[in-house]
Amino acid sequence: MHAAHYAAAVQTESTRRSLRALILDGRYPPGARLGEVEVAEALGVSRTPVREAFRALAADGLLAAAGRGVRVVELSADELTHVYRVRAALEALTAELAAERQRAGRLAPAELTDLAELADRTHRATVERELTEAVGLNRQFHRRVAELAGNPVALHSLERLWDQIQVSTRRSLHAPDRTALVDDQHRELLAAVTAGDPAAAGAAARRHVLDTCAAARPPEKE
Amino acid sequence: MHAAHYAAAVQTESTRRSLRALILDGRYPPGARLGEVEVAEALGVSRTPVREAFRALAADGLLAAAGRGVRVVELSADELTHVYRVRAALEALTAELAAERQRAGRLAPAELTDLAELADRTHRATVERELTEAVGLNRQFHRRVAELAGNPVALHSLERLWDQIQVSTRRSLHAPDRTALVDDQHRELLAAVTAGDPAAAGAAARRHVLDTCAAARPPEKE
DNA sequence: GCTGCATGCATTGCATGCAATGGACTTCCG
DNA sequence: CGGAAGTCCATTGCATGCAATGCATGCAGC
Repeated sequence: MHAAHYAAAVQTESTRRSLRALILDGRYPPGARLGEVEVAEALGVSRTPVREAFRALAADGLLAAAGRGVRVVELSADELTHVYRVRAALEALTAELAAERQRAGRLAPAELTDLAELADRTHRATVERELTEAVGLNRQFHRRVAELAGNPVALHSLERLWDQIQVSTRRSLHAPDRTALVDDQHRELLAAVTAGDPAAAGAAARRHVLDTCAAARPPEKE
Repeated sequence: MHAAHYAAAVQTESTRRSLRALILDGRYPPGARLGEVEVAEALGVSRTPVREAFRALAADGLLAAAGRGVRVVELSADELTHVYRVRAALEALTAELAAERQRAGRLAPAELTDLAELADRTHRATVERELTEAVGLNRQFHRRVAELAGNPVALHSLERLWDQIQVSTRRSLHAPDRTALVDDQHRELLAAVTAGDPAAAGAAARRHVLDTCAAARPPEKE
């Protein structure tokens, strides 16, 4: 920790990013307990920035205080459903807003082209069973829609929810026969936004998210 | 800060709460710059817990990094509108969920009675120009609805939004002739929830929030 | 008189020491 | 042999020291 005197600044932010990436990658799995010293040594910084990164990630819903210390969130099925419900509401909002902006002529055609391309690539990656990439592309697709909505508050809230979902559904990376359905729903959303139809876009987004929620739920108790 | 060895624990959390209260009360007005040492001395703790409280409140959207140090958020009219849009979406969700639970018979009658009483008290305080109390009661009313929804994720997100709005609209504490309208809309929401009508409840909540947003906007540029 | 720069200062970011807390392990008693 | 209590240790929470950074102030030059 003496050799690192170059990066004299923002250790704390860099630590936060690294830690977030490790958690999203599953290197620190849900429920894993994290120690300050352990992480500090792994990242080559002192305990102070680690401590602050812990707090920041806890506020983002990726870490949870666990008595003495902190652990990676481990959402129960019910909690995950709650997250999905909120996500559905927010993605419905962003889809509506994006469609409104399209109707108002405030979206550049290139932006919609990009979105379409993301849908393509997501579908392709899924078909080819490139699951990790597919997850990333899928998230990009949804993020792009939220960006088109032009509401930073909604986008930020969604990033948090996506993070939580990504962590909690990491181990069940099934690409079932929902593949075709997912693609259809992406197309439907894309079409509604392109058509500048807020109601349709919102409905499509909400349905898509809720379907995803249903698919993510454990085998059910049937 | 040697005399404070009694409260040997959770300074950090206590600091966060105190600071949040001070900001919501307007003691630290929007845009005010906060120094670690200043706050540390004011609260009788060292800089470390203050630092962590700063981070936590920044994550909650109450503080914003301002180059060297931190300042109380000061939302522009546009940003505030974005916040209100998200709030409208989330309150529509919670109203729907609350109504669903009512329909499913999962709400105790006493809970709805409480809600009605909160609406009463809010209206009364507003009429009597007890603005500070009215703001608090109004928030309690909305929070109660969110609690009835039974979705902790939505509730938590809303708490953050309410905080931001409360800070940013503090100085314009006008109780215009919206008084009657606000009360009407509260009643409407309450009635829809009581009737177990999710669609009506959601619509009422959304409209109410968006109306509040319109009223909160500066004189407009007409 | 104004602008640009240099210097000094206030303030933060990070590291580390110290004390307290909580948990785990061991041991003793029933 | 099982359970409960005591003790020990790992780990965190908080305080503070030190170095670096950015800002303001003042001076000099144009």
